[in-house]
Amino acid sequence: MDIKQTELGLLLALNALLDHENVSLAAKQIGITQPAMSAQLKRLRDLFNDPLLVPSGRRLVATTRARALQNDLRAHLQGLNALVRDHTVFDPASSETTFRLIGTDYVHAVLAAPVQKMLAAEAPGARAAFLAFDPKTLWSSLEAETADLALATGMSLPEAKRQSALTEDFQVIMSKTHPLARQPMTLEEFCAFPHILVSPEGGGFIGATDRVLKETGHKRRVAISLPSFLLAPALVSSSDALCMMPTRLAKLHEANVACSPSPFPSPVFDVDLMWHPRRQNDPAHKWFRGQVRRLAQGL
Amino acid sequence: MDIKQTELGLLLALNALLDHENVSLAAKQIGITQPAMSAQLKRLRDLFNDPLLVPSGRRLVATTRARALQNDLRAHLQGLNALVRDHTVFDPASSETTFRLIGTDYVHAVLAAPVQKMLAAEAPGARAAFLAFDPKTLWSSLEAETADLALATGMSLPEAKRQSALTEDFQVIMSKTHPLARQPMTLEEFCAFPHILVSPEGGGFIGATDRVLKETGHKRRVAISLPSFLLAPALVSSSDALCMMPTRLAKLHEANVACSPSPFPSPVFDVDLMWHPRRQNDPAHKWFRGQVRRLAQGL
DNA sequence: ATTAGGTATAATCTGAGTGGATATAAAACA
DNA sequence: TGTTTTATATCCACTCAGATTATACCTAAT
Repeated sequence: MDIKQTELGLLLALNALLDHENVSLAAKQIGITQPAMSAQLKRLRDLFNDPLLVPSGRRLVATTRARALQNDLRAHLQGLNALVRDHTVFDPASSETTFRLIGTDYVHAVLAAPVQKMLAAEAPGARAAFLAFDPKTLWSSLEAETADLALATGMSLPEAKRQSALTEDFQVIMSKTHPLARQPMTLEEFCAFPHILVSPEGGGFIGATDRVLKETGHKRRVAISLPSFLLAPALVSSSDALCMMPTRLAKLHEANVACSPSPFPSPVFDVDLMWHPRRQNDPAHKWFRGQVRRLAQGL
Repeated sequence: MDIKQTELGLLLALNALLDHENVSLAAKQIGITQPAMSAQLKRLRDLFNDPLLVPSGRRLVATTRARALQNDLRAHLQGLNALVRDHTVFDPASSETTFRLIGTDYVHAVLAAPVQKMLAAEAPGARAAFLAFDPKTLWSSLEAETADLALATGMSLPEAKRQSALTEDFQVIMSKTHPLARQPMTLEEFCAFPHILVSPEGGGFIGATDRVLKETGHKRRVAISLPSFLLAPALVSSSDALCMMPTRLAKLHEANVACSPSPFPSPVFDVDLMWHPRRQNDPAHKWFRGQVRRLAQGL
């Protein structure tokens, strides 16, 4: 074991450099200035006797030798990182961590406020960032630690740790002046009005509700497809359309829209907490996901 | 990955501290002074919020938490160490490495001079250290990298890399004035004189030669048992005793003792180079073991 | 040409290590 | 019981590697 302390530091820099192929960004990542990183790169080139990153136009691209280092390098650095994280006590009151949470707009809408309030009370120096949910990049975000936690439904991420957070069903929202606003509606009434459907993937006109209706021989007309639940209340208020909305989210808009129980057994969905197994023993992570779960279950 | 460069350096220090449970030795290992290491220990205690090493009398002993870190810590640091070693070019002419080679006195006797000469010519800044062979600690020495290479016979180290270096047989040495010194001796003459036997383990009076003799119905009298071949020439010179000595070693003493072929088919032994698989791709190690093998085969 | 996006160099500044010494504490010795 | 030995922690003045700020210098795109 003849590696020097300074060389270890250089390896951390190299890892950042390989991640970005960009000196300035790598510098920002590890919290030093660009010239300092440039100097570290020079020392790295000396150490390995290899340019490591060569200019190609105005980009830098990694050499073969540098690429060969990348995987092991990252693995061992992550290992050491996890080591200190897992054995460092976490004190919410003094923490300045940023917790990054991936979720759908539904999740953001129902959890952003409680999380914000919780942090203000328990960890005033910490911050939360809510990131958009994208099933294609979810795992890589957790893997690369650009996000700490995800709240999602029905995702199968075999490598992720998972914990159930809440179960949700739907209610019907409509304009406060809607003819059906006063008392519970019948299934026939429900089907008689135009509907707004929320399809996060965009452009869909058939949802869980339509599948349930079909089983009972009914049918509704979906007039508009929106990419987010957050757009529905405004639209509902200015038309006679109905919209099936997750109950907790509907309750948040009670001031602006009328809210009525589903005239048929509502579809339900489970929202799971998911995270990278690497974070399993990270005290800060343990604390945060515990808080989020508690908040979700208290909704 | 929010670990800082300075923290990585501290981990290297922690590793050394856990290895030695001694600030001064740990400091020496990583090449800083005792006050500097004491300061790093303080920073480590801060980082982990744990004393890590607590005084017990005048020793330091690791806390449970520190112990829990040790294995992963060492593994990842060794991984990073291997990473830079394996991708660093080795230039014999400018190297200041110390190569540590484990071998029996026989190995030392026949190889020390050639290795020394080779280094002087090819790697004048490098040094070689010859360490005593101890079958009980051989593997742990390679594992802990207190030695780089071993030359031994018939050791079975399942995890070690191995390469055959040379095959050796025996000749008979005796005083220059010995009655048998002039011409090849017969087996009967061989058995008529007292013998010196070398038993590295100490105190043995039966060796490979005795087993071979027994098969042909002969027998010799072992008058003295020595722990090292290096002691035999002096003893032989001042008596009429004979000694079976590895041929290459015998040749080294030709100026002082007479040397005669074995009057029966000599036992032979193979000497293998052995090293830790972790060093397999280390350029410096590759170079050195290649040189040693070349020297051994040229003997 | 000029600008935008990036890296490297130059001149200073700073923080951690050094050498050298001391305070302190426990163990070993007498 | 006191004295010596062994070891860690702390102090100081000094040095130096590596940080910073500011600037020069590339290259591609406009």
